Amino acid sequence: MDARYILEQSSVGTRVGGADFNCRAGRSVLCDTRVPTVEKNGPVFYKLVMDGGSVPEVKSERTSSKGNELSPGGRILHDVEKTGLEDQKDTGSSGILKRASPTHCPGINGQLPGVFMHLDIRNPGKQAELANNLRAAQGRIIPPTAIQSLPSSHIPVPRNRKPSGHADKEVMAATVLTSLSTSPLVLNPSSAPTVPEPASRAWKDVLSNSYSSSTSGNWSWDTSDQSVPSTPSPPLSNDTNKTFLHLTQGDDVIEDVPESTHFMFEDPIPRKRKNSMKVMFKCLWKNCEKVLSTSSGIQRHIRTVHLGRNCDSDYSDGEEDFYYSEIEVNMDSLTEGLSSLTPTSPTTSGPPPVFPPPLTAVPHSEHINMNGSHSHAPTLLSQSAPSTLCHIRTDHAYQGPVTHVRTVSIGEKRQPAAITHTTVIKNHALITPPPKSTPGTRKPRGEAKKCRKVYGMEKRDMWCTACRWKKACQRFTD
DNA sequence: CTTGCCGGGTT
DNA sequence: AACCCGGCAAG
Repeated sequence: MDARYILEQSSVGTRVGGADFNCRAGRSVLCDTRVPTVEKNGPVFYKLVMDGGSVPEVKSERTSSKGNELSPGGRILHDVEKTGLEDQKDTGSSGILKRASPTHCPGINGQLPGVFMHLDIRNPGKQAELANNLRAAQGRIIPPTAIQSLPSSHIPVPRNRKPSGHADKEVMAATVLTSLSTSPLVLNPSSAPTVPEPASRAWKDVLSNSYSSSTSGNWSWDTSDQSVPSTPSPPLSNDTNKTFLHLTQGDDVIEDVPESTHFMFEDPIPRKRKNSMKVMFKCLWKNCEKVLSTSSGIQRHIRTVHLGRNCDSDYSDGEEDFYYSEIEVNMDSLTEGLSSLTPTSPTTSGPPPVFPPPLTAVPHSEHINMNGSHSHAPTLLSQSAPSTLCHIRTDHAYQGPVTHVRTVSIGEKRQPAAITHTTVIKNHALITPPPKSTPGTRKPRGEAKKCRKVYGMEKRDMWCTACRWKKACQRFTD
């Protein structure tokens, strides 16, 4: 798997989508359960279980980790996980999220070899960096000193970067946009969102950090006292590289990039991962799971198919925007998931429109190794811990299924439907008055059975007067 | 659909 | 105030 995705996606928040998902619904679902499996005198395998599965399953996955104690890094991830689970719980009623929460993931229990990541424990510097990245990924406020404390030599400025292709630009543009939209909140809360400079720096940081993790491939984890200077790690051993190479072959297949191995051995050019996150556009029209790779395509689809407009006409009043959401698909995970399920190689062409609807009702049997984050609850908390590989952004509140958050305190007023966080992010999202938003004084329905239920209509005379008057029951209060 | 109950009407 | 009920929202 790829650290970059975790970090990158996490840093841009969720949302969702949302989310959620979350989506909003770009709810988030989270769901990477990381179980570091430490072998004696051996490499540390870090199991990324990309699971948007149910809470119990996730929990059981974590608790069934052969009793391994979590490293400090693991604890961090645990926090992420916890938050993510809460997000998931909050978004449990989200249709998108539900569909994005497959309960059977190929990665569970290590059934998918491709999800193992080799971690190099020899480099504490990387450990610190990773830890910081993870904190950043959770949207925690990182003291500038903490960031600056990283040796500059650890900032892997990509060398010899070649002009990237169209897909790269798309991904980059999407990354920039998403980072610009969210980074000030997540990474630098004090920055005014309108000031582009911090934001751009933020996404640059995100990218560079991401590259640092993905290119060397030798993450470190603080598993023991490794008195090794925090200098850039030497290239991995051949065995390690073989392992890593083996695990990433699927990516090369889909990326259709001839060069495949050099960066893993010596050249830190972050070639491999840059294509992995593909921005897709998913039609949110009811019962339509159309996913297209371009916004214009999805708009055309919506315009013609759902809005019944002339396909020849380019006229657009922007209404289409409300019917699709932008999702980011981890092509690596997707590919790995697919390759693990089917003996045949996936097509080498770009993201086909036929790829399994990532966030929709995916049958368990064809669940792809991917996470959906929807976390459509736009709270900072939910944004802060996306830790997902598929970032979903549901752009419009009314599209996101309403999450009913159980009231905790008595008398707490019911909140209107959660607003997908990207409603804030997207400019074109009109600032509309909150829909209907009833006065909010209505009491939440109580759990207890009332007189009507207890006694029935036959014994209506046994009801309390309030019940008889169709008022709030006074006998069986909550 | 049932259930709970708010809001408002009538006595 | 006591009583009744239309209608809404949640499940």
